[in-house]
Amino acid sequence: MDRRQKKTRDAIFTAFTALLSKKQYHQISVQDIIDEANIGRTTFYAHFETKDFLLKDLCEELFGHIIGTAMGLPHDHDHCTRASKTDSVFLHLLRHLKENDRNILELLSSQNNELFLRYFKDNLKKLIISQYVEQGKLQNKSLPTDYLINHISAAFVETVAWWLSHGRNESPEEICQYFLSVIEPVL
Amino acid sequence: MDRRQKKTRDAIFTAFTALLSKKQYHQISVQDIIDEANIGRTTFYAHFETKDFLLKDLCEELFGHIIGTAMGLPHDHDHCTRASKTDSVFLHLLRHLKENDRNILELLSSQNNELFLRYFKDNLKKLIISQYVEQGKLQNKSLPTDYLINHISAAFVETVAWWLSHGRNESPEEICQYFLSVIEPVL
DNA sequence: ATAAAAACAGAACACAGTGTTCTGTATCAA
DNA sequence: TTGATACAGAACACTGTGTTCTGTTTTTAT
Repeated sequence: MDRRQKKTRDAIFTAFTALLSKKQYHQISVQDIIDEANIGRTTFYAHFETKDFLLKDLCEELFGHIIGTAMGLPHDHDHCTRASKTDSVFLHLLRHLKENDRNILELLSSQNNELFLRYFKDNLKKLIISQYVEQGKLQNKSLPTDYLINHISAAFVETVAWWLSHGRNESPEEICQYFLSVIEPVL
Repeated sequence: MDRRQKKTRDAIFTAFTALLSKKQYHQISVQDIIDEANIGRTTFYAHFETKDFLLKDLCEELFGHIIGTAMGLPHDHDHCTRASKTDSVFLHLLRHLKENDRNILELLSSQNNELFLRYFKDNLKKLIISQYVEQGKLQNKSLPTDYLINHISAAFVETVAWWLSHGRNESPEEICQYFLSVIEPVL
C-alpha cells in the first residue's frame, strides 16, 4: 500500500478518534474530520464512502485486533478450572483492554460508547462460539445455546462498560472476578 | 388540553411509530413524519423542538407507563419465594409487554431497537432500585450494588430482545424462567 | 533520470434536510 | 359571538453532504 494512503488513513482515524472522545458521533461533521486530520475534502471521500463507513472500518480494526488475539489463545481443556482467575479468555481480554491500544478505552467510555459496545458484543459472540460452544463447553439442559451466548456476551460488555464508567480503579483480575461471579453458574 | 393539540400529538406519535418500524431513525426526516401524520410543518415544530425530543417524549410515554405500573406493585416480603415463577416483577413486565400496548413490541424489535432498549434499561434500573435495593433484597458480600443493578437490568433487557428477535414463540412464563435461571444466583 | 500513474489539495457545485418566519384560516372555550 | 389559539402552507436562510473540476505533489516503474 502506498505510504501516502497509509499516512492519510491513519490521520483520519486519529482525527476521528480524537473527535469521538469529545463530541457525539452525530454532531461530528465530515468537515470537522477533514480539518482535524488536515486533509482535503476529496481525499476523505477517496478513502471512505461516508462517515458511517469510516466508523465501521475503525471498529473492525479495533475489535478485529483484540478479538483476533484472543481467538488464537490455547483452549482450556480442564473443565474444573476453566472459571479460575488466571486462565480465562475474559481475563486476557481485560488485560489487553487495559493496555489501551489505539485509545480504545476512551472510545468505549465516551459519549459514543454504545456505538462501540455493540461492535464489541458482536465480535465477542464469535469468540465465545469458537472458544466455548465449538469446544462443547456450553452444554445446558434447559436454556437455548444462543440465549446463553447472548447473555454471556452482554454481561461481559456491561461489565467492561461499568468498569470504565467508574474510572477503572479495579484491576483486570478484580473485574474478571466480578464477571465470573455473576456468570459462573451458567458457564 | 385542547382537543386539537391532543389529536395532533397522537397523529405525530402514530406516524413516527409507523415510520420507526420500517426505517432507521437517522434516515427518517421531519418531512417524512409531517407527510405521514398529515400535518403542517409549523405544527410539528410547535409540538416538538426537534426529532430527538420527539423520540425522547415517545420513550417516556412508553416506558413511563410500563415501569410505572410495575412500580406500584406490592413488594414481596418473603425472601424464600421471591424468585418463584409467579410473583416476580419481571414476569409482570413480560406479561405487560406481551399485550403490545402502543405497538411497543414492534419498536423494541425494529431496526431501531437499541434506541428503545437503552431507555428500557434506564427505567428498569430505577424499578430495581425501588423494588429490590430499597427493600434490602440485594445484599451481596463481594459485588458492588450498582454493578449488580446494572447486570440485572442489562440481562433482563437482553432477554426481552432475544425473545423478540426469535419471533416471541415462548410464553412470558418460559422467558421469565430463562431469565431467572441466569440471574437467580445473584438475586 | 524521467515519464506515467496515483494520491493529494482546494474550490465550486447541486442537493437534501433543518428550523424559523410570515400570512391567513379553522377550531376551540368562555 | 368573540377573543384566543392551534393549524396549514409557502418562503426563507442555513448547515451539511457528496461530486466534479483543475492543478500539484509524490510514488513507482522503466
